[in-house]
Amino acid sequence: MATTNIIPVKQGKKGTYLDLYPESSYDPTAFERPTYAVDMAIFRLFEGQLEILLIKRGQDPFKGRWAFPGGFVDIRNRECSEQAAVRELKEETGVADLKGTPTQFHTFSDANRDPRWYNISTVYYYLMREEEWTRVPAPKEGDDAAEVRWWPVSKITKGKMGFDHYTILTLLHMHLMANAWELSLPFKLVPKRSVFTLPELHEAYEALTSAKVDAGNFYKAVKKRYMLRRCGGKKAAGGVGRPADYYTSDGVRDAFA
Amino acid sequence: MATTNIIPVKQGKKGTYLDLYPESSYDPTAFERPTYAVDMAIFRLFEGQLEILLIKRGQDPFKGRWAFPGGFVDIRNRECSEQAAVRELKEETGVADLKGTPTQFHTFSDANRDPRWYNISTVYYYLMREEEWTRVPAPKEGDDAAEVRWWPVSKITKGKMGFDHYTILTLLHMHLMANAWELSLPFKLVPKRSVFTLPELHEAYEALTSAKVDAGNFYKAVKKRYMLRRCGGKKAAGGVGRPADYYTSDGVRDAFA
DNA sequence: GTAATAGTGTCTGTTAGACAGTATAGG
DNA sequence: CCTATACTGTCTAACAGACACTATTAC
Repeated sequence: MATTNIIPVKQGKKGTYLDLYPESSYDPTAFERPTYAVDMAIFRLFEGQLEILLIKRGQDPFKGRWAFPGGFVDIRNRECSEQAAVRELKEETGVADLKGTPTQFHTFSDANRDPRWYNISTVYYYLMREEEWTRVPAPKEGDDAAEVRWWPVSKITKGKMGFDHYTILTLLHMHLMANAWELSLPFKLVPKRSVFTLPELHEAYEALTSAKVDAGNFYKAVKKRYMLRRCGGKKAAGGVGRPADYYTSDGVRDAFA
Repeated sequence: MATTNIIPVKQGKKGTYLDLYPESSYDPTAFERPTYAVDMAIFRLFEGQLEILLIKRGQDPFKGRWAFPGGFVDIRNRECSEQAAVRELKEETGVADLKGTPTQFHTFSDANRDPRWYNISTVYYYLMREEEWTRVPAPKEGDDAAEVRWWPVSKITKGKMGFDHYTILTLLHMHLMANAWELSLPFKLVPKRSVFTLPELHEAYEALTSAKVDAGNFYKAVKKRYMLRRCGGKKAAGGVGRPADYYTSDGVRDAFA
């Protein structure tokens, strides 16, 4: 048996991969292979602020610092990176059954991004709706021992995170700010998928962009752009002031999954 | 010596990576590692058409089909993926000394994208200016034996390309069409970096978006948005009709590198 | 002069933003 | 009534697109 541990695709049929293409002029074992990891950046909207789900590292390197949920892709079982991101999220935070698919942001491959060995990471992000929060531990104020918690993005500093995750978070946050409108991101933060209120969308937009936007103008713009239609009912009272109407978006209902 | 061939970062100092973190609860060698490759999509504007630089595969799999230049990242020498994309481009096509940096598009990690083993690829793209074409063989009509040549993007069909490269090209082409204006892509296709004419930009824009755009309106828009300034001189005569003025963009001169 | 390409002016409908005004809830 | 929040109307300046018009070259 070769010393390689690369898995041949058709192992039972033709033998190891070297047998499959004996005339291949190059041999993948001649190249070192990196470890391949994924990171998952889960965002939510909480009390008007954009928050991110982080885990506290229990061991070196960067013991005690915070990091994205993530881990190695299970190559042996032919897992793709997106599946790995979902699986690692569940294993490390208990969050399962995402309603939509995470979006690939970028792949980081600097040789020194992990102090131990050459590791590359593909970073995914996902904007989580309120009804998906259930499995995530609530943040406890001042409880540093919590291993998993939401952090307001605005409160995270460079020294708080391990590896290059602060840099990644900054790049990702800039991406969200710049593309909130084009990528329809407010819809992905708002509860109940296709039924929502205009103030909810407005709050999500402001949280994503860190900018103040005139509510009335925003309502008009979003109604026109997404062909929103009032769908009956009002947000249950209890708050102060006039309750908001519910809206739906027929045409692009599934585009916000 | 361990059976792993992962390179410890501080080899001479403390030994192998396992010695560095003996209490680590996880061991990267417990995970299979993928081969890690890059693909480079080089575009140019030629006779009003968007073209891409492809190589013809000389061996299986997909012998005789066309593919992006690319290859394995040299992990052993701590090369990052962007460096690898530039190096492989040079090795496979002779194109060297890119004036700007390639842009990362996406990382593909489906287990079956390479029929031989689990391979992931990070795809980069680069829009090439006319003065960088010199090392690239000119296309020969009907010469199927050429190993490296430019192909008009519009003439590429699914069966012509190997691996999943046609899918990748389609996704990438859609990305370029959708973001030509926002990403200032026409500037990256146009000769001489910061000195250009408005018709050149217009032609580049139409080639990128596959759409007809009123030239006059485009001139006005681009001059305003990029604060273009007429910088003297006119395009050398020889063509028919009025020669175009040269423009420059002070404020964002280096943004188009 | 004509032909061809480069660039400007003008008109019109749309949009973005500021901000005033109206609507509907609780108290 | 009041306050607070949810909208809607109105005005204006900017913008986009259609298209007519002028400008500069070759011949």
